[in-house]
Amino acid sequence: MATSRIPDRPDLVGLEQKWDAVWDRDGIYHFDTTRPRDEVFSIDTPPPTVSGSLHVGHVFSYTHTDTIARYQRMAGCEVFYPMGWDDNGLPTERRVQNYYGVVCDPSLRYDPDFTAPADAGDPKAVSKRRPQAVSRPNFIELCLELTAEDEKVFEQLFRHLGLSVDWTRTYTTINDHCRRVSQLAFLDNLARGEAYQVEAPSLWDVTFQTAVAQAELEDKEVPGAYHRLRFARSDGGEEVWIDTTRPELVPSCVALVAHPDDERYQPLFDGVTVLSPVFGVELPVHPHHLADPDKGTGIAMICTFGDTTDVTWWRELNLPVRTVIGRDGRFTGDTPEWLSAPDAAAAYGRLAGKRVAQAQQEMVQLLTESEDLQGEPRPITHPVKFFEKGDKPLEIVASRQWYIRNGGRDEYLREALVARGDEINWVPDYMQARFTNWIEGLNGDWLISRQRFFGVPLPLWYRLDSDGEPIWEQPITPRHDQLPVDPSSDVPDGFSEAQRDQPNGFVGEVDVMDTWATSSLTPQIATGWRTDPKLHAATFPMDVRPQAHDIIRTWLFSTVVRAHFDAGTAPWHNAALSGWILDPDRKKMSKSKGNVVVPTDLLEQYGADAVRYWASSGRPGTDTAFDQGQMKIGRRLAIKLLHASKFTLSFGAADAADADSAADTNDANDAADANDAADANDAAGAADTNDATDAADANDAASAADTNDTNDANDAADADDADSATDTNDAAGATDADSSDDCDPARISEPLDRSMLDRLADLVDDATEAFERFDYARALERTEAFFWWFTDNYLELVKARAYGEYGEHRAESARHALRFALSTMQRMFAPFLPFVTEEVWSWWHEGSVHAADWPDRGDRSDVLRLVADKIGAQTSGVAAEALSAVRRTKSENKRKLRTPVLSAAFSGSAEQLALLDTVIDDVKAAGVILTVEPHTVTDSGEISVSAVLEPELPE
RNA sequence: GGGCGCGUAGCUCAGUUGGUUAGAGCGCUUCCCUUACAAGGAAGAAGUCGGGGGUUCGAGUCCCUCCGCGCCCA
Repeated sequence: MATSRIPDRPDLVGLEQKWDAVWDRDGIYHFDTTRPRDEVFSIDTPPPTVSGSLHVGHVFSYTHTDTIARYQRMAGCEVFYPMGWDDNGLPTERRVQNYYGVVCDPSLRYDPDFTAPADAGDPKAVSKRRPQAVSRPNFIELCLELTAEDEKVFEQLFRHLGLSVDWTRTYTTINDHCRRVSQLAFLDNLARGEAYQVEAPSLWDVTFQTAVAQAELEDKEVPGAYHRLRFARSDGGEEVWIDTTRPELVPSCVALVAHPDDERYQPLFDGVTVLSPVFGVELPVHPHHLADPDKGTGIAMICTFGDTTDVTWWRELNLPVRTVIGRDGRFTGDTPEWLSAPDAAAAYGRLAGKRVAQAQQEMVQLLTESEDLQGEPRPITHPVKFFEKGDKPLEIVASRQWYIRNGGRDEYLREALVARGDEINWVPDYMQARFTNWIEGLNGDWLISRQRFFGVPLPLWYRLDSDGEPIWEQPITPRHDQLPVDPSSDVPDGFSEAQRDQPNGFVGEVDVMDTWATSSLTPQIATGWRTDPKLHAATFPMDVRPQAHDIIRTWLFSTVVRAHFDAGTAPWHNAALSGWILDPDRKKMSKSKGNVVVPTDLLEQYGADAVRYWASSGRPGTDTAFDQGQMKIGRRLAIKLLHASKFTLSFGAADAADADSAADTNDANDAADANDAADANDAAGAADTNDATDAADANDAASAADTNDTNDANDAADADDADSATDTNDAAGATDADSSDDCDPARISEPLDRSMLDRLADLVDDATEAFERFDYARALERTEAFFWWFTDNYLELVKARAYGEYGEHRAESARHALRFALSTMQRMFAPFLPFVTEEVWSWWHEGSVHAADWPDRGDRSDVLRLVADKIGAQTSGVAAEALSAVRRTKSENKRKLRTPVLSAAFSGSAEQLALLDTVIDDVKAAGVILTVEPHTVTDSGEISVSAVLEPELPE
């Protein structure tokens, strides 16, 4: 035992930098690509948006995943833990525009000599000039340049937090690899008929000038007003009054609609037509069950398109399209042909070119003039659909868009996707309902085309006819070896650049894909789909997708869709949903609310282990309050672990004879232990078990050694022979060294020690089972509870005996038990407190605790069982209770705990007292009891003591 | 309006298939510098388990209902 490695005053300062560097140097998180699928645990890490900043929510959920990763690694799996950065999409686009003062123009060609504007990064200078137009490929280059900087900051923070990510495996969602995968997957979807284009009404954001998907909608309550409008009957019958919040859409009205059972309007369903106010357009009246008899007058106008219900009516009632609002959110300048009557045209002329809000005012004026408006508009608030990132209500416009089937229009596909959910183990399980409900509520396919520039382009061109009009039905696709392509600058086979935009030539698709169309492929991107078949086979379907529950409908669902089409399987075996961080007022933390906490400050103030401790206390799927108090406790726990480790190791090595040189002892111990085992009563069992384990571990050892060889080769330049030699030894004998350096079960003879290990065995079972269920929080809670019991009770009880007060033989039992328990606890805390556990582990081991076996593996668990078979947990419980009773007496008498007890008489059940006798020496020592009087049997079920304390000395 | 979750000590939360007297930490009170740790330790007080009803020998736990909070959707 190299006690010199233990600092005099153990401290948390500097541990994070120190161990991050060592882990990096030794490559302990590097993925070993030679391991077969069943030994691999692969993680589909969520790529954070790098244009934003990391907040405590990230720290929270990424820590959860890391605890699982670290557990799986110790449990014998080769962990595949890559990290992606999501730099694809609107946020990055805007950041790059503002930073460099540029604007993307997809019609421009790539400029190889382009350099960023000189004033880039100077917001004042940039804002004073006009943005410079750049081609899409040049724009992407700028994005890559800027996000590369952001990614460094993110990686630094995640390293500080101690994520055991393989930092040699990172990807960015806009890089060549991701664009290639994204385009390839799309082309596959297209070839199989899962992707299609259609001219159809789609939700349109006038600010961002792009179509948006159902998953990106957000209902917002906004003020509006009911306007009651008159529709005259063509046959001169009684006029019809309807209520609408959008009177400006009267020119696009195509019909009226009422509920089929609504008696008031039955007479109108029989071919009666009405005339729209102001414009006098003749319109039919239809029955439809979606018309709400209780809303307004019970009869409504159908416009193309005012809301999504209009789309349903339009589709199901086969109505014409009469669009008046353009993609810019303004009423079209030309008078529509259905309004060509002179009066109608004149009225429409007053609306043309206006934005929606102005047009509404003008329309109300028109209706007032024609006396078709009854009374004053009645203000209401009602839910209106918005793009989640937008601040103007969505319009619905007809346009050509690309879709991927997602079950929204196909019952069989819907059922197949719902069934994929059954292949996934949901943590917590009720989250599956959100997935199922979302699919069952879909009402259209997934719109993936976006009219933006920064994103993965749809890899398509279109032929132009002799008039220069695109032939949409015949898209030209690239060869797979051309990917990634940018149709705005790349040229399809069989054409030349000169034919671009020319009659009989071609035109490039200008739309890009929705960011979810790329991020839905993270399993394919990370696992080397179509690029690294061996890696893919070893890692897909992935073991777990960790993510927040609010994006089940987007990220999780779309990933399932892609894997369903591409692989015919669910993309993962497990989905672990994390909750949110709530601020102390129980509000969700988000940037817009301005209540975010910057994690770097927390890491500085409390240390990474403490922050991780807080994060790990948040159970899967449960929203958790931000609580700095928990971080203080985590910090205290880490410090306690330092002191408890130091104290435990201070009793000397398990084998006292070789006490002073641990590194040398390891090898010797193996031999010595074999002898001891042979001598021991349970020799046969113990020896058999060990042999079996050794044989089984041969494979492990071999691959461990391989890994190290690789590392050594990498580090050859600065390698230090002594270190690599030691590493190799450890790796080769990993399992043997792990157990024999802390404990020989045959020497643990004392009831107290054996009983403590029995509790420990229960703990290991409990925590292991919890981890297997992804319940890291329970594993931590149990481990922590045991640890405090261990320090508060066991350490106190065993202290005197371990010092040798009852002879060397009984001291040996304590030392072996202490070391075994310490080793076990250090391993069990390792997933949560990676830095401090590595520090205390390094005091008495070579190699990393994070590469050590989880305590239920190999012969470690056999040692525990061996001991546990012979005694129960109750013995140590009785000892602790008796000690507690003595402490209580002293505390109640306001005396020091070291006050000697002249005599103590215990009472309790006969069973308890019998157990107490087996540990009475330990209790006497810890309680400073000089004489124990005969016990008294009671039926209270509790141990109590009647103690005579040493009289207080008069001052 | 539909789906899901939550409601347990002043605060943050455990409580596994129903089973003795409902637990932990923080906070609070008292005591103790004790030779691992005072950034510590020992002990103590504190809950009608949201309300009501039901099933059961037995309910924090299962069922019904109501109230409140949150999320997703319509």
